[in-house]
Amino acid sequence: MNYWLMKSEPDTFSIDDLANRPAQTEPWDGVRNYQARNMMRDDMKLGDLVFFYHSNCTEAGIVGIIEVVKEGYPDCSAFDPEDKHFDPKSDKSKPRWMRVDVRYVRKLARTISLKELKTKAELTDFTLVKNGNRLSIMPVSQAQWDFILSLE
DNA sequence: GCCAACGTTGGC
DNA sequence: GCCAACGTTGGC
Repeated sequence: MNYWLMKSEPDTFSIDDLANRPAQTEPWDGVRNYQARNMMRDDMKLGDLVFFYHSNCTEAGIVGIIEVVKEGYPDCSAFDPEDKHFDPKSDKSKPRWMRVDVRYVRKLARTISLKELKTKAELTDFTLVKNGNRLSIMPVSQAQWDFILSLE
């Protein structure tokens, strides 16, 4: 069982949006970064828990927990010319991009902000707090997971 | 809205 | 295979 963190802009798709979906489940599509793609394709397993992170907003931070309910499969939004994330180089016979499905688990009692996370000595090695890191999906160690939850 | 960081593209 | 140009991310 692994832990992860996934970023989303709340204006586009927030934790509340996920909670309001039928079955509280949604495909995590539109990721167009190879590192993130590889993690969804190879490493994210059924039942893995994920921190839901709000980026590019008033209070950037971790707002909830979600879970992987379907492992990596082709992201068909890449095939749709009308889609914002259309990629003409992704061929249906050899899809370039992958996605997983996630389900709402719960919101945190409070937002644990990026600002706060950056002050913690325990998290100096956490990818999220490294300057200039733009990865939208990243692994979280058991120790990091437990520590962050202890802040709640 | 600005801009630093960084990934990708493409000419050579 | 190098690297400049360009586009995107995301904090502020």
